[in-house]
Amino acid sequence: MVFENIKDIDLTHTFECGQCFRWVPDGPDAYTGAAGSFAGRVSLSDGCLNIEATGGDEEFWRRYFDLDTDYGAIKKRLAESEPLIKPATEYGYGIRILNQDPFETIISFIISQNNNIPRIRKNIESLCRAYGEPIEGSGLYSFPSPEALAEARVCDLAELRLGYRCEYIRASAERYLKEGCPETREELLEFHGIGPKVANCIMLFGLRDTAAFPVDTWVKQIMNDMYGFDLKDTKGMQAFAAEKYGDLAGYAQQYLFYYYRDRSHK
DNA sequence: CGGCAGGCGGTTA
DNA sequence: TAACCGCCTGCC
Repeated sequence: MVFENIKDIDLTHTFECGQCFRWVPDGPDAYTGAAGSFAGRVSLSDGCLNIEATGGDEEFWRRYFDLDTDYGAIKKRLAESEPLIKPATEYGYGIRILNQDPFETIISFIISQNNNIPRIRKNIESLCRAYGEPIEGSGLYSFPSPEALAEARVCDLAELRLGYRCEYIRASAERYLKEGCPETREELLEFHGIGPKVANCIMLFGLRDTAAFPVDTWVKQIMNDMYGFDLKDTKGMQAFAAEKYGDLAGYAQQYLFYYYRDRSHK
């Protein structure tokens, strides 16, 4: 399917800004990967977003790529409320915050704790291969269901090299099944293995709370560099983001994160 | 070998 | 409630 005349989108910005782990580059302006139980190849040409997917209707992909949100207006509002963020919004001009499946987001960000991105990706693919279903014609696997992970044995999960996160994963899947999908930050924090940072990531990426402002080691460094916050003053950073960016704090976090992490790699 | 990576849970003062 | 510590693993 094709979505025409899409502005403010760049696949590298969107897939490499730290919000998802299952998409890999596949040619210029193209990525291949999976979202939930669908696989696909996505490419961008002349303002058209082309999606060749194994499933999912137009509404699904429109929502996944957040095509109904006006990112031009968001960048403008952010730069007006805080001029220091403008270079970051220009650098990552094509970031879009994906609407990802809540359960997939919960497990993915539990895995992300005290971990590095290459290994997070590897762990998630292992988990999908072991507990997901093959997605026909793609060579990929769906993200595992809550049922599949709740029934998993911790020692089997350990073979996937998930480390001490194994028990968090199993217990969280069980709780999700029993209690239903969490809807608030407080409910997320009751999950074993979900703390303040991971909860904010899930709120932002899985539950569409764009006011959520995940403070990770990168954001701490950024807030220290830009505003002189003490590296331990997470609460101060949260309060600053809420006051300065309000409902757009989540977008601000993504622009800042991508800008600074990318530059530090050069 | 120690340090570290997109933290968290548990213990202690 | 703030400070500290250990933690699976893999790569430096």
